[in-house]
Amino acid sequence: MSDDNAPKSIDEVFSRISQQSDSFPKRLKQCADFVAANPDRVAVSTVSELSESAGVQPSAFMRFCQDLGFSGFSQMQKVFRSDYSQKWPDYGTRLEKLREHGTESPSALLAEFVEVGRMSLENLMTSVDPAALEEAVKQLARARTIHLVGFRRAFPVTSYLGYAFEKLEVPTILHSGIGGIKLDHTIQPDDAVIAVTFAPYSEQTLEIADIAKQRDADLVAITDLVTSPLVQMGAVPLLVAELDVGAFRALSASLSLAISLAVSVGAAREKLQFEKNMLHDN
Amino acid sequence: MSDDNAPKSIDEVFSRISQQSDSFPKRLKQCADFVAANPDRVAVSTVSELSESAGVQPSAFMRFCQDLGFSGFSQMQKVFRSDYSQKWPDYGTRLEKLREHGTESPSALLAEFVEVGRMSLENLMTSVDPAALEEAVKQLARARTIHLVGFRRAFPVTSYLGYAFEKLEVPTILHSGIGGIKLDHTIQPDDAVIAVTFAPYSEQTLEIADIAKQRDADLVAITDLVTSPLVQMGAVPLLVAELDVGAFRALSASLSLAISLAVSVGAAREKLQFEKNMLHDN
DNA sequence: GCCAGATTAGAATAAAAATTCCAAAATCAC
DNA sequence: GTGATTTTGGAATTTTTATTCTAATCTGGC
Repeated sequence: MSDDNAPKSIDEVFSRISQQSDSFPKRLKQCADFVAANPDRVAVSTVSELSESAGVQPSAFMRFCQDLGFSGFSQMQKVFRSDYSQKWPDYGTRLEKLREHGTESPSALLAEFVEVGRMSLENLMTSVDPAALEEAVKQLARARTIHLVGFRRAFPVTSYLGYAFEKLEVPTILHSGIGGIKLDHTIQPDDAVIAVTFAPYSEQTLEIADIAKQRDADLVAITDLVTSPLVQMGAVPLLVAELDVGAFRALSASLSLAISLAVSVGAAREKLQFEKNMLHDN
Repeated sequence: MSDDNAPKSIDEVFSRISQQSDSFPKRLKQCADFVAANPDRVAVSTVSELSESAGVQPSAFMRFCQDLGFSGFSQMQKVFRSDYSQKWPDYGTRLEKLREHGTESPSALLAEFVEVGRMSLENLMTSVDPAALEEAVKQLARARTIHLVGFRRAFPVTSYLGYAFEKLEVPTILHSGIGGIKLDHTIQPDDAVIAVTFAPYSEQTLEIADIAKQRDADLVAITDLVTSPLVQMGAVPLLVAELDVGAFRALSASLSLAISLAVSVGAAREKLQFEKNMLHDN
C-alpha cells in the first residue's frame, strides 16, 4: 500500500505540493494550501481537526495524503512530527544564535530588522495619540477626495494607502510625481491630504502640504517628531518613531499605522453613507 | 474524574513536577524526569512511545499524568500541543477577536494590526530559509541590473526595494506599469528579477517572471506559500507568511525581508566590486 | 441537455491509541 | 519473617482516530 517514494522530509512534501498542486482538484488544492500555510499544525492535530480547518471532509484530506505518495495521514504526520522537535528551540534562541554569528550572514541582518520592527511596533502604540487618530479618521471620512503625498522612503506608505483606499472604494489621488506632473491644483477645499515624511523632511511633500492648508483642505500628517514642519502647519499629527538599522529605517510601524488608518476611514465612510441614505429615505 | 485544578500551561506542569517529584515512587519519577528533559516530545508522541523512551509501562505513565492533576494523558498532551500552536493562532480566532472589538475605535484596530505585525515578524524568522536567502543575495549581487516586479498589494514592497537599491547605488528597474508601458524587454540574461506576489497571485507579475526565466535571468520570489506559481517556475523562494486583518494583509514582515535583502545585496556587491579591483591592481 | 469520468460527502469499518483493572511484586513497619 | 500497603506490569476494555467504501454530485465534452 505504501509507496516507498513517499516524501521523507517536510521540504520534500513542500516541493511535491508545489509540483502537483496545479493538477489537484478543488478540495485537494484546499488541503495543499492549508498544509502549506499551517505546516506546524499538521504535527499536532488529527485528520478531522485539520480537514475541518481546511474546510474539507476527512476523506478528502486522506486522498490528499495519498496523492502525495504517503500510505495515509499517519505516515505523513510522522514526517511532520520528526521535524517538529527541531523547531522547538524557538524564535528567541534562534535570534540569539544568529546574533552570535555577527552581521555577516543575510539571516543575521534579517534578525536585526525583525527585532527592530518589533520594537517599532511596540512603540507605535504609545507614540500615536488615540485622540489624534480619531480626529484624523473623522477628517478623512468626510473628505470628498483624499490626496496621498509622500516620496522616496515614504512612498511605500502612500502607495499602500493608495491600494487600500482603492479597494475600499474611497476616492483617492496618489501624488506620485510621475512625469513631473504636479497634481497640486487638484486639491480642493473639501478634500483632505495625508502627508507622509520623516526627517530630513522632503521639500516636495512640505510644499504640497502647504498648498493644502492654503486651500483650506484638511491635513493629516504621518511623521516622526512633534518638531516636524507638518505639525507646525497645523496638521493632525500621527507620530511614528521608527528605528534605524544602519542607514535604513524600518517601515513596519508606519505601514501598520497606514493600514489601520485606511480601514478605519473606510468603515467610517460607510457609516456616514449609511446615515445619509437613512436621512433621504425618511 | 478530571480535577479542575489540572495545570493549564507547560510552566504549570513543570512547577508541579518539581514540587511533587520528590514524593514520587521510582517509576513515576522516571516519567517526571523524562518529561522534564524532553518536553517537545510530549506534544507529538503517544503514551506507549513516551513510556518506552522513559523506560516504564504505559500504565505507569498514565498514573503519572493523573498524579499531576490531569484526567489522563490526552488532557496533558492537549496542554503541550496548544502551548506550541499558540505561537501561531489561527486566523479564525483572530478575525473573531477583531469583530468583537469591532472597528469601534481606530486605536483598537491599530492595536490589532500591531499585534498581527509582531506575529508575522516573529514567524518570518522561521519561514525564511537562510540558505535560500543567501542564494538570493548571491544571485542578486552578481546581476547586472535588478528588476523589481510587484503590483497592487505588493507594490509597496517593490517601491521600497527601489528606494533602497537606489540609495545603495545598485542599478535597478522598477516595473511600475505606468502608462501601460511594458518593461519586459529590458530583462536580459545577466539580469535578476525580484518578483513579489501573494495569493491570489497577480497575472502580470507571473507573466514577467516567466519572461525572466525564458531569458535565463535569475529569479528571486518574495511570496507566501510553497504552492506559489513562482516557486514552481524555479525561483529562489523567500517565504513570508503574513496574516490578514479583515480583507487586508499586513506588510511588516514582507517589508522587513525586503530591506534585509536590499542591504545584504548592497554589501555583497561592494565586496564583489572590491575583489574585482584587487584583481586589477595585481 | 445528456452522458462518461472524475470528484466528493458521509457513513461504515478497521486500526490504533488511551485508559482501566487486577493480580503479582516490591516495600515497609513491626 | 509476616502482614499490610504501596507500587508495578501486563492484559482487557473503551474510546478515539485513521482509513476505506459507496452512493451522490459535479464537470467537461459533445
